Amino acid sequence: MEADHVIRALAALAQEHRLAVFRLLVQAGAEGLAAGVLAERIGVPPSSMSFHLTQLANAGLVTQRRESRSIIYSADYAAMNGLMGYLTENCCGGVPCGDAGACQPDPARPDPARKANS
Amino acid sequence: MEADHVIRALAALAQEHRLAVFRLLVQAGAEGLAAGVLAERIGVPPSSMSFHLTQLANAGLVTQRRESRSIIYSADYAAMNGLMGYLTENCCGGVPCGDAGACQPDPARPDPARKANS
DNA sequence: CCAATGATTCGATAAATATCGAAATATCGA
DNA sequence: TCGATATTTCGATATTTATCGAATCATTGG
Repeated sequence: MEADHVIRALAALAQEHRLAVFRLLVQAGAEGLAAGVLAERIGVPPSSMSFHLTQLANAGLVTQRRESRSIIYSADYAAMNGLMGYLTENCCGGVPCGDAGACQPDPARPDPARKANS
Repeated sequence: MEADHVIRALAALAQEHRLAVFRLLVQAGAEGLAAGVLAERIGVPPSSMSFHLTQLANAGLVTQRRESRSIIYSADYAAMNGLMGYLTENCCGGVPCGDAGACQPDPARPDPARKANS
């Protein structure tokens, strides 16, 4: 992962609402969440959420797919993995994590249908 | 680590010059580097470097100490560690890393295959 | 004390970001 | 086709960020 790409990913996560969105998407796993659901859970108007989702997508951290009228966003674990790899390698003294530290689609989350905003 | 703190740390690293500075400081280890040296290496005027160093310090990612006329900046590995921990915990599906992934002062690149602490 | 050195603060300015309502664009069900 | 639903795009605006030279503050050596 290149520095320029890393910077865009960091900038995408360096915002209250976007970080919250990404956390929700990580919890949601491959199933993902619709833009409107995210807007409601985070508490911002749809147009604002659309702006933030564009930023996240532009940084490569999320993917989108259309499902009927909704557009479903999902976290891109590979991208997050790449970001973590860069930070570990370049900003942590190069102490890696073996192979156990890979970002994965939520190993301990049985039911993503439960809403959990705190 | 609180979300608000995490966001400031992410924002601090989400800038070309500051990311470069932090990488230099990680490489430099506990010895650190003077503000002027950083300004020269990165290629920005001292006042601009001071601005960026303030951002990094404000985010808790670097510490400073005066040494004669110079002010020496060092990477705060614990803070970076906290950031990585938060991201792993909240943005990576909660796949932890044991203690092997801790950020450390770059002791000349140790064996990458090193597993959990013995 | 004074001049030199290293760093920060202070303007002032250009650029990027975040916000949100209104309008436009898809999709579906009937 | 029509109306309802879901999302994005478009303006317009307020805020934050990045930049840099000039001035200021702190430290050292003579």
